[in-house]
Amino acid sequence: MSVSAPTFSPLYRQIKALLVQSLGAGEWRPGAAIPSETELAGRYGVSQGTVRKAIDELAAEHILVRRQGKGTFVATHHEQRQLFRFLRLVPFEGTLEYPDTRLLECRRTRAAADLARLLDLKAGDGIVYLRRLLIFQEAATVLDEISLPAALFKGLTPTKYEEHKGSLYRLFETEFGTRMIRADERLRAVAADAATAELLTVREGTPLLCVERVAFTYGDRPVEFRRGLYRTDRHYYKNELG
Amino acid sequence: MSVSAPTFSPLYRQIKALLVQSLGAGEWRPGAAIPSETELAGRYGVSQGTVRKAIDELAAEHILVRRQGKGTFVATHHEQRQLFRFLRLVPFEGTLEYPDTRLLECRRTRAAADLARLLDLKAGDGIVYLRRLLIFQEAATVLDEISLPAALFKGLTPTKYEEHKGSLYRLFETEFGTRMIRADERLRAVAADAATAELLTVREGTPLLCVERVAFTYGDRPVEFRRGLYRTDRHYYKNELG
DNA sequence: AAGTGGTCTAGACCACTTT
DNA sequence: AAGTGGTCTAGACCACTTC
Repeated sequence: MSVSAPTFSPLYRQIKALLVQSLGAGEWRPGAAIPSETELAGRYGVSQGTVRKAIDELAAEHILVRRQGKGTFVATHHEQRQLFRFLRLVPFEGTLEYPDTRLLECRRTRAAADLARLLDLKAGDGIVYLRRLLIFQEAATVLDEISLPAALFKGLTPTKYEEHKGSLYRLFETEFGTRMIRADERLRAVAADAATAELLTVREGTPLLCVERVAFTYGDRPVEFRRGLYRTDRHYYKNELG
Repeated sequence: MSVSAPTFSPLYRQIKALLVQSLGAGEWRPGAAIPSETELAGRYGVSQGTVRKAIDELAAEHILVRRQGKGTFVATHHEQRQLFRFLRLVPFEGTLEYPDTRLLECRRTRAAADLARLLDLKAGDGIVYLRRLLIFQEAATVLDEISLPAALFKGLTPTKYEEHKGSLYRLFETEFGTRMIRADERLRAVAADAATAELLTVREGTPLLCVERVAFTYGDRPVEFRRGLYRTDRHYYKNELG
């Protein structure tokens, strides 16, 4: 076998690691097809079944998507199914619609110590900071603060944001080559302060759902910190415990 | 012209369905070993690989647990790993400890229309209703209201509850043969009313995390409705978006 | 040594998509 | 017809547990 991975693990995991490595290096772009199982088997000198098991795990993690008869594709945020993996808000009544957004702020700043720790940076490293509202059916519902490593998102401007009226993660993926794979969230209930209350058109002190998120790209590298304040009078946060 | 084909499912899914059926019927109790892959293969007249794939999926759903060299076992809530699958509260500081509980109420009642709908019952069907506090490090943190179909949990008394100082789901599994497999949760932020505030030792109006849960047993049968009110000043609700 | 799950292989055939 | 992923089989060998 032509495989030499640093750690000892089953063959199919070594293949999986090689695939993730190629994905992280941008060898195959989101939405594109990766080589067929038989071709990969030949390339790595293993059987098709072993490649298959590697791809099985990547598909289970939503990193790859299989389509019978067509091939295996790099997952992308440009799919309806993926859209709400990272936005768990569901209306109590009616159907879910994708929100409008209003950008409030977009500037460069520097990472404080706690943010630097979360994003695996040094204190003082450059940060792109966004603030925005998500508006469902004319109702401002979410106030988001988003911090990104400036090194990865250098050209992120209000113009770029506005051009890309849709998911931020689509923008990140197409314009900056950074795809979000998974995220950790911490939820708690907080009271709206005066400034937040005005933006969300609620009374000061109204209970809000505070959602703090660290999002990760290939190889579990943290690349986004986000704090969202959610009105939960018309929507709830949906979670499935499996 | 072809008429729509009858629902076809691959062999390994049929095997999986048979296994779930046996599990739901109590043929193998939680914690017990199921027959070996080779024995099941013989019983169902398929290859070991096909049985293996069925078990793979059940293991991924935490319904079965494999232990190399020993066998495959029915998952049980009597495992540390499983304990916090259904209790997502994590302290901001320090390590997670299992809470004490204080039972406030335990009585029989009848299902209102909305509860009946959630639990797939008829309005007026018997319900066992519990109310309790979860207490972390001397601090009352969660106020739970729990509704269960009386048909399944007939002998649930305060005595039974107190005997079983631990997870409720352990009690359900060992005493009533009903094992919780997965749950859907709806989260929102609410203000504490006077009665709740007193129980959780917070001021009236304090923002609380409201967590509504429907839990399911084998075959996606809903068997519990729960509404929890969480203080989130010392704990947060942890979620992983995969 | 025997039994269990875990990995890897090779080949056959099926279902779906495209040419 | 050719290429892709999806299923199923049979057999070999490995790693772990128990006797």
